[in-house]
Amino acid sequence: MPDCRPAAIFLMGPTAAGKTDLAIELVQRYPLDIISVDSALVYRGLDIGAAKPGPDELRLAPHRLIDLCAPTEAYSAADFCREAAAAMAESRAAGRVPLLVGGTGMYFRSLQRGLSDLPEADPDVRQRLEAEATELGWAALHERLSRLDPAAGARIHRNDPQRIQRALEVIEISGRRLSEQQGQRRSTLPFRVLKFALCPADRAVLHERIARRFAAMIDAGLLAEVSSLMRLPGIHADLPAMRAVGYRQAWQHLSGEMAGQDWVERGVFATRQLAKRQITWLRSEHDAFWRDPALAADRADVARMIESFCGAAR
RNA sequence: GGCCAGGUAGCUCAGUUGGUAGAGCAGGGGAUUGAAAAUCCCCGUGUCGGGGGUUCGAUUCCCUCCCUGGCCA
Repeated sequence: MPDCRPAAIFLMGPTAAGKTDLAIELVQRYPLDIISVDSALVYRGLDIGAAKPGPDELRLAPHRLIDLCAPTEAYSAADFCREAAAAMAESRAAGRVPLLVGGTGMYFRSLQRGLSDLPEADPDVRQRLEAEATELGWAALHERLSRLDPAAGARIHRNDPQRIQRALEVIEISGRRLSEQQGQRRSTLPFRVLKFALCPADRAVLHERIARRFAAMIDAGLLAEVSSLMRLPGIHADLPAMRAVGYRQAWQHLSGEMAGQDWVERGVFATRQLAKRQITWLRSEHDAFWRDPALAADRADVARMIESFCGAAR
């Protein structure tokens, strides 16, 4: 039985693998609409350090879902799912094919499998839990979680404050256990998807690209970018945007927490660690085709596969 | 050339009163449901600079050589 759903393409890959260049190449050849899947590109003002495509590239290849909110705000996977689904529907309605490009594994996963119907984050609740943790310690809150929702308590590690906080938040707002609500995902994506895992076969090659690109970001004015972000009213180091790789280290340097050039090395380390985690997400995508965007043969192969996928019988 | 301090994991170092060694960082693997570029879990055999000696046994003590840094000439 043929799959009648419309086509969509995922270009997934770790930072610095060369996803954006490939996407720009593809979008000039085929009727594709680029939709960014990146938790850092959604923030305005995060340009150099987030490797956001520049004005020239964007003119050539418009990206949806970038510059959506201020760096003082918090964007979420749920926000992404909603907006990505809308953008994909629009693209399809225009008779084009959505090309989802990015490195945020959780966004891809949530988009494809849906999220459970959980309450959204509540800053007041979080702040109160934070205060309680300062007073009682996260161990006490983990014990409370284990009492209120044993399954979640067992699943969430006692040293993982972020997830302990979220689980307690969900219980407090909804009055129901997190674990029983996470069972059913809300929806699945009404598209048939061709997935690529874009990554060099050799980790050392990626490490080399990461080091070079971080140095290039510094030359391009990363510190100036961060110091101007630091002047925004309401900005602080705990915001998601300021915890992003590169931004966090630059912030520490500029605020005097890290003197000298250590922050550069730390930034490179953090980027490599990010890439490793991104690759872990990729390996769990069992139906993805692994290609190296630095290889001309692989790029041609990707183009060929996209062509036949989009032309395939509906 | 002489004196001193070092040479232990990829890096910075700890340690073994003689029984072949362990932290942090780096690195690797994994988890991942409204912060996810986040948050967390797991993983440590390395001629203990080379050679020789003493010893049942030396990375540890002794001798010697090499290397690095400092001071003196």
